[in-house]
Amino acid sequence: MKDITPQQNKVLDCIKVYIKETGFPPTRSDICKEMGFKSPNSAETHLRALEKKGFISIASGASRGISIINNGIKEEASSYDSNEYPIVGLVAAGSPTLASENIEKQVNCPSNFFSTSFDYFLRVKGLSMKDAGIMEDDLIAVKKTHDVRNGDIVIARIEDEVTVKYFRKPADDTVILEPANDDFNDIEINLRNEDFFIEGKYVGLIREN
Amino acid sequence: MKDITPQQNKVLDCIKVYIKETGFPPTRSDICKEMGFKSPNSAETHLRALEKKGFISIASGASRGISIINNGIKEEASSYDSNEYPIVGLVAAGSPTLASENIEKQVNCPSNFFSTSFDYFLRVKGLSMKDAGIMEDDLIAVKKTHDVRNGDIVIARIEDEVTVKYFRKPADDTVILEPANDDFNDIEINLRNEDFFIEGKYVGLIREN
DNA sequence: TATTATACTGTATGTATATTCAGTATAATA
DNA sequence: TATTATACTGAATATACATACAGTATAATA
Repeated sequence: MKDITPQQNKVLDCIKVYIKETGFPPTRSDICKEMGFKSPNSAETHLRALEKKGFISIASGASRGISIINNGIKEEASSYDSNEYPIVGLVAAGSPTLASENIEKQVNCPSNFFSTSFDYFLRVKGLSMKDAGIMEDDLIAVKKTHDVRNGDIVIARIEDEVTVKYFRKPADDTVILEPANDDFNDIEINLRNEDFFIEGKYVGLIREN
Repeated sequence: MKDITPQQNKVLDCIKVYIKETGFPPTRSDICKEMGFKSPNSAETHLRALEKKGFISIASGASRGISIINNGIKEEASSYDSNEYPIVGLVAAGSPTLASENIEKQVNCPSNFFSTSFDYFLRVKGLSMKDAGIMEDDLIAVKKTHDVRNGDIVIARIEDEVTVKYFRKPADDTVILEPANDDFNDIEINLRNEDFFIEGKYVGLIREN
């Protein structure tokens, strides 16, 4: 976004005040009254400059068709602690889950968004948890922990592969990972001779359409 | 504040949606387009009724001079997004969706959380959209709009009941709402003799475990 | 029963409003 | 030095828009 001039800033301010007071945007003439201009074209050129610089948008042909664009930083003090959370995509074999090459992007999300705190989002591949309402490309919020119980949905690593499944531990040396989809089979892991690791557990889900 | 009629409520809703989407209020003609009226006077009389009942104020002589009154306080017309979103729970028969008695609580969420902007969260009841990965008690982000297409998941009101389904419109006077669950049947609506209203469309989902 | 509120269509009109064109002047770039 | 951005005045105009007037029809009150 380009620099705004002091005069353009005054005009922008006066538009905001007008909206705040009346509930709808001003006409060119309204801006002139407020700013002391004698020609509607003075307002017009300022508006076009503000539009060009991305501070407002102007609907063509519509009266009062000005709307304020609010991208970037909001000066408004909203009192919640938000955080940047990484979205982890396809996990490369062998590399640690949160290595930068795995991070798709960072998203802003209030830290108390889910009742349980979490550490990152994982993008789901495949439909093995379909019946639990977890679909391809969904983002699941993962809390890094090893404390998981039977019936929890866990993010587990078997050898070099990361998977999301229901967790069950029928014996000390055995873990069973159960999909929520009849087309997939249970995975039984013998902890004595297989490389198995619990990355964390599923605490929430976000889907975008 | 006097009682609002269902039709007046639709008009009020359509004004709110217009403001949310454009950043400025609609003209009489805009309302006609959205509501399907053929005479600007249809919009005019509804506006005067809404003004009389205290839901809006109308600036005389000004184009688009409508502003929404909320608890006696004028609402700002702006595309500006607050980070507080209401969660709408079970919707009482006949009452407007966003009426305060329906709001479960307000949640903090970045306004650009989903690529499409949205207006509120709706808590899902039942499993009729199970195969689309929408489960009981999920929160779906709803964008208030009447612009829906075949295949969209919509939030619709039939008579006094609110439902979430796939939308299909095979003919001008017919709408079919399709569940994503074999245990449920399609709902066919005859627009001529049934009270049908599109509340909005599904743009995202949040689940807490 | 008469009256009022709701819910529309359809036409018409004055004016509110966006927008273009023609200038003037100054400061900042290239 | 020529060019572009800023910052205005002033006039003109097509059209976007509010709003009034004339109807029709139904349901709800008094």
